[in-house]
Amino acid sequence: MVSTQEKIEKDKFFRDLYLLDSLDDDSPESEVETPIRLAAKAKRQPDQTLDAVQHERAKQITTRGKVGERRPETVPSTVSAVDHTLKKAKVPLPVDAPKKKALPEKRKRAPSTDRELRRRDSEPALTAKSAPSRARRLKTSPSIVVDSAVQTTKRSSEKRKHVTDLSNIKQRKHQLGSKKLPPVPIGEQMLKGLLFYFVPNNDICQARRFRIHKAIQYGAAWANEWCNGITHIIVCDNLDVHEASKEFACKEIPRGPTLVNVNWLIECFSRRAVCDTHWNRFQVSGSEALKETNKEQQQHQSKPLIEHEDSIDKHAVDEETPEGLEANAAECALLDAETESEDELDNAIRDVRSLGSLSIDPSFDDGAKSPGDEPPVDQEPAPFHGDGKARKENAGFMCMEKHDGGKGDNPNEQTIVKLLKMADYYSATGDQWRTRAYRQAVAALRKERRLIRTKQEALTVRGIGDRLAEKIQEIVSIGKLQRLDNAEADPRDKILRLFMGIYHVGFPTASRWIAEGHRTLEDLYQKADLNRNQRIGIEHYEDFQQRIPRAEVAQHAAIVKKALRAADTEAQMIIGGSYRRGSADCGDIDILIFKKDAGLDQIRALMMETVIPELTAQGFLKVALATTHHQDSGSKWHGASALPGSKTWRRLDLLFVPWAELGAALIYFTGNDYFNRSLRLHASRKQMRLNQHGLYADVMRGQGRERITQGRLLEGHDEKRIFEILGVTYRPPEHRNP
DNA sequence: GTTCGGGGTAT
DNA sequence: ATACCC
DNA sequence: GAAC
Ligand SMILES: O=c1ccn([C@H]2C[C@H](O)[C@@H](COP(=O)(O)OP(=O)(O)OP(=O)(O)O)O2)c(=O)[nH]1
Ligand SMILES: [Mg+2]
Repeated sequence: MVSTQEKIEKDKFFRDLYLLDSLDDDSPESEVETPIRLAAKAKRQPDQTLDAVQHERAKQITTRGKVGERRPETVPSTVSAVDHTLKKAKVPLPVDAPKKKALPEKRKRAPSTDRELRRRDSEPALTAKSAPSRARRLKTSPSIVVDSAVQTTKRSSEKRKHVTDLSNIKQRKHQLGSKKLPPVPIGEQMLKGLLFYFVPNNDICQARRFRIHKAIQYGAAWANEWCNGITHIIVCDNLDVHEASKEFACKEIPRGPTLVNVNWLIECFSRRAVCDTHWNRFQVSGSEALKETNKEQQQHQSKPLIEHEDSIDKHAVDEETPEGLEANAAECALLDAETESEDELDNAIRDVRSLGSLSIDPSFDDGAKSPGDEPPVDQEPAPFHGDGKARKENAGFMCMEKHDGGKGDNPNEQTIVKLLKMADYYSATGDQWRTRAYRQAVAALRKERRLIRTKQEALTVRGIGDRLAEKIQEIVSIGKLQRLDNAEADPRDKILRLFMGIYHVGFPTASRWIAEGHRTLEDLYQKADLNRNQRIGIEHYEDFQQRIPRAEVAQHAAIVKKALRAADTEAQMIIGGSYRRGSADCGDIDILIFKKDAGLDQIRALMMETVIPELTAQGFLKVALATTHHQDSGSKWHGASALPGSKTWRRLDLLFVPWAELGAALIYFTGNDYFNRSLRLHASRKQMRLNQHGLYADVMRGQGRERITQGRLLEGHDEKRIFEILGVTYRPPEHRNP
């Protein structure tokens, strides 16, 4: 049932997508013609529809799991849905009112949307990967948009958030009105000499105002009212020709100026060049060739948190005096970097010193991963029923429980694997919340020690509702999930996943590229417009896709440590991320850099002025992917490194941490992501706020959860103390793998 | 019907 | 403001 | 997709 329906929708989506690209590219493309492309072409022929929108979806995939890694086989995801929804949405489009925000963008990005737009089922699929954290990429983002009509509609319903409603609260904060763009870049005024007339011709909507200003920055002129010399009529809000014509006194769109939709302008911005206006994606709905519109949207989003039940009230485990804490912290540094993994690091250091050989003993998986170790149960407080009240308050927080990644024996393993695949599938679909729900269900299942076989049994587990319960029953009874198989069988999503696997490429960008006709990494490298990070991402696609053996992480850390100590003998570091959680392999190398009693400025200066230049000179650091250029702000260096003699680049993240914020930074950088979200949500429910700098109290939130007050710092230096204040039993890093 | 973490950088 | 990332 |  569902599947059939889904399939239909999915097929429609792709059909439209391909049609779009066939229209779009008229150009000669290319040389490549992969089988996929050919297939697509064949498909397209039949009809053409198109619309301005494209389907775009939203979000991203799973995370880091990058596609390649396990093979992405699956999934098509893309879009989906929503056709119907979209269509109808159009209705409301009032011509006159400039809606607030909505913009008509074209295909690509429009801010809109958010959350719930989507409809119910969609189709994409994803692959799987199961790692626990893969879902991160989705966070919040908005994605595409499509027709603004839809968006508009939705938005209005959105209430307070004006604007986009991204799930990110913070984004809402900035209201944009005040921001002014920096003056024009240099010779980048590619729009110089052009005179634009917008429809609707006003700057009431923030998005439109923003674009108008941006166009001006790039050299264009804006005609407040109709006049001679207008070179382009830019139609926003996804208005169609008929609607747009009402904006003119004569009720007709003047001939002469080129008529395009906002997508054209957006693309000009992104390409920094005046694009050809003839593409279908730039045409206004209803104008000649185009007819129909489809749209889609989606969302995207990101990670969820987890939650569970358990109640626990608080108690903190040990208490530590300040000194103890400091000592502890210092010790930790050593421990983590040295003691804890002493062997590893020592070996690594030795190796590095001697030659950089890698052998070593990569062993140690000791920690958490190995299958035997996790004792089950344990738990701290009594899990169940506590007093109703305590239970209620803490219900559902994964951070309250031990999550060691489930060591081997879970009877629900099969179910878990399938559900994780579904989570991945949805992440590619752009539905961050659905992804979060699946992940939470998985976390809940991992704690179960009995096999959940029927829907009834499943429903008793917190985090599993009706729909997941049915799916679980299906998995247990027939051993598979029809929906997942459908998704995985569809090869079309592979390209999307391939593209999203590129570092710094998310759902909106991957979708756009597909719509533009790109089908392989070579296409992208040669023809797409890539930013610097994306170019590096493609050049090192394989490198960044691979997981890094734990022993190698230690070797990279040893090199950093050596340079750090050479610069300042008192500086310290701790390897965080999945390494600290005991993983046998890591997606990247995460290191916290700090020094007793030192502030951020001191650490930053040490790193930016001495250590990093030195490591770069050595040839260890290869490129900086994201670093602050401002010297007075910024707390991290994100780039790539490679061991001497190795050609494989690894992503390296260095976090500069003030001594006073070490505990909060450790929590943040140790993760995993869902654990952090769970802990932070828990804090916010207690009127507190937890971030990488510390735990704050008395945070006042206005409507919409928007923070009004920063709050009063409760603790930042001591990791255990933060747990204690939050009333969460301390969990060692190995148990933070929800 | 609302909420689902909080923040950084690059463009 | 958006996109992508931690 | 689930909880409230
Ligand atoms: O969306 C995210 C991603 C990461 N983090 C934190 C937790 C995480 O542990 C740390 C380092 O990020 P990274 O991406 O390196 O994750 P990881 O947990 O180290 O996993 P991996 O093995 O993929 O590196 O940053 C978040 O808070 N939110
Ligand atoms: Mg990591």
